[in-house]
Amino acid sequence: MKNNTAARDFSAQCYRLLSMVPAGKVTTYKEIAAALESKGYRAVGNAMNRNPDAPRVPCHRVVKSDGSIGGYALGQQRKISLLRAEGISIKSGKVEDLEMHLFRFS
DNA sequence: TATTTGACCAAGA
DNA sequence: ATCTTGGCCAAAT
Repeated sequence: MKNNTAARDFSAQCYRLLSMVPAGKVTTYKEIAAALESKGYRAVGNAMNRNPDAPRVPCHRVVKSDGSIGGYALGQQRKISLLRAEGISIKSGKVEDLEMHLFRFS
């Protein structure tokens, strides 16, 4: 199994990193990709979309680099609600003080 | 195997 | 501020 390599790990790594983001904090697609030393910003989002909001991974805590909410398998609106419920302020479809709530890997 | 798609990003007009 | 263009990577078709 696993003849694959980085490719397969890529998704797994995304989930792993994301799973360590605590409630009330958020991260961005770029940050995750960067943490994996990759530039597959899109690949990150792609991985999320392909996998359900599964209880194992809080996909709703991932937003775009400019503070926009980004997409969500269950609907953007839903994602916004979840974030607000965790204490994230969202204004005009964008996260307020993104860096303040941004969880840093490393 | 090759092409297309997508929950993105940055820079240019 | 908005719109367009090019680039990036992995997964699906």
